[in-house]
Amino acid sequence: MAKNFSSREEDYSKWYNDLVIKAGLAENSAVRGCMVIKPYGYAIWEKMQRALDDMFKATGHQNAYFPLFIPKSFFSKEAAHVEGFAKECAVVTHYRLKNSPDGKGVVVDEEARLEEELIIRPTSETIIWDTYRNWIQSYRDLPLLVNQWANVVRWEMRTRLFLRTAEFLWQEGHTAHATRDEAIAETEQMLRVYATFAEQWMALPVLQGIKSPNERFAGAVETYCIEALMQDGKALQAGTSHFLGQNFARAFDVKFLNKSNELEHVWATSWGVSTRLMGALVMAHSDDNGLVLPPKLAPLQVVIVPIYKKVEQLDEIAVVARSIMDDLRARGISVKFDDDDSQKPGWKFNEYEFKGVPVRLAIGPRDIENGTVEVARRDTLEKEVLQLTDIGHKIQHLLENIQDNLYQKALTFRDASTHKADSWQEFNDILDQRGGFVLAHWDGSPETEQLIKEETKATIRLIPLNAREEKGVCIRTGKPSERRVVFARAY
RNA sequence: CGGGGUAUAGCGUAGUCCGGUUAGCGCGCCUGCUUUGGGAGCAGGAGGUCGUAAGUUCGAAUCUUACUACCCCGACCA
Repeated sequence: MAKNFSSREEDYSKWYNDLVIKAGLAENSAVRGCMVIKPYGYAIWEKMQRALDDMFKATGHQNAYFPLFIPKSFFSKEAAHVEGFAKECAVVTHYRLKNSPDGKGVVVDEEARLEEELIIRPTSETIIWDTYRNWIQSYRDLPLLVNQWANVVRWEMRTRLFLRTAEFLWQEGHTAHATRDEAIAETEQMLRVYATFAEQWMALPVLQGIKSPNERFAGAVETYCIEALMQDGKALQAGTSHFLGQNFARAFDVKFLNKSNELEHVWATSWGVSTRLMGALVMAHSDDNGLVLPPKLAPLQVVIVPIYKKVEQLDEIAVVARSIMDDLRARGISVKFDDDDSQKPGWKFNEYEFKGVPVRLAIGPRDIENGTVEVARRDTLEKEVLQLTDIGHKIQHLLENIQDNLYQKALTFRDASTHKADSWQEFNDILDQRGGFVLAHWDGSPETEQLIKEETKATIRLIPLNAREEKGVCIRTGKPSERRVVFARAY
């Protein structure tokens, strides 16, 4: 399965594509730009969902579900919003098919044209705010803290599995608040939730900050984001949290009576992460031997491979394996005993390695004799022989160790790939030779950002939260600047 | 959406330029025996309307046209 697998060095983007397909995470479908997420990939997504959903609930949010279709007229109510999404909307115009006159297949029934065309949601702000108008009358109805897990469609020109697909899965939180400060606090809180999830579950260090006006969400007052660095030195936006001000409340006429009996527009936020995180996970940790998954998100955390010649030996091994499995499962660790006789151990070693299973145990006749087990860890590919005594505890500890190691490794890589640039020459050299994050001064104008993007393909990934004041001059124009911002070439 | 490329068995491919036996090979799959501490060996076997649709021709995987999908490079974007 892993034969003919490209290395990162040879062709990073082919490596990524091969890995996603050959490890059974996803594949392209019969529909252009849309992927099929396969069971192994979906199992990882389910673990992500579970962890995030628990964090949303713990911060007081509830799940709900809004329609896939949005009346076209809703879209035009918020000017910046329609401007941002109009070019990539799928539109439903008819509701019926009929047999083709020539008898071959079916055609759209032109008589069944919709009176008002429907947009397939690229995001749900409009339908949600149209709904919230009826839910909110008083300050007592606030805050309104709702999340939905859904699919959305953005008609992308060029797609890549998980990183950019026409249809993708995500969650979108939509909250309403009585005050500006409370809405901003919510926006920042959810950004921290995302950062915590990325770091503690995905073992992925992220920068936190706000987007420049050019990169801001269509309809937002401020867009906060977490940004991660991939192994090829390109940045990837891993999550966004938007302070929407009163833009959507005004567009959809959502008002509430405050304690002084005055009518006010509510303050809004929205925030989301998508199946794009799957792409980030793959690109952050995996190597030329295949996937490397952090234990907390691995569908299977431990696999036990028996090594035997005779059936009687397998029986002996199975007894030991079952006792290890009981121990691990009692600790909440997922484990599989692969006693499939149709594949040899060597084949299984490679297979589980390719699929990124964090820990592999091998038990053979020698181990039975000595009361030992061979333990192999996926992140470093190291093997050691351990006594069976207290094995559950040792493996639990090892899994925690792997989780930490992956994070540290990614953090070390990011730190080594982050550079300051103080001249235009230096800026270009870093981008061309090393990639990574470049900390540089910018004069704050959208025009300069656009110019830099056109000349270098690098964009401002974020302006760090609580950025240290540091006087300097813009890397491109030489105009004065108050602080450094983070540039990178990005996915 | 513009430029370039690709499409032959589950996967990878030969054959296409220059039309002509039964479309070949490797991996995988099925059966049997031997094997099993890093992708096993031998023997036998199954599996193809050559991406789709038209056209040219006595004859099309091969030539022509259109369409579809995927890959690379741009523009756009989570």
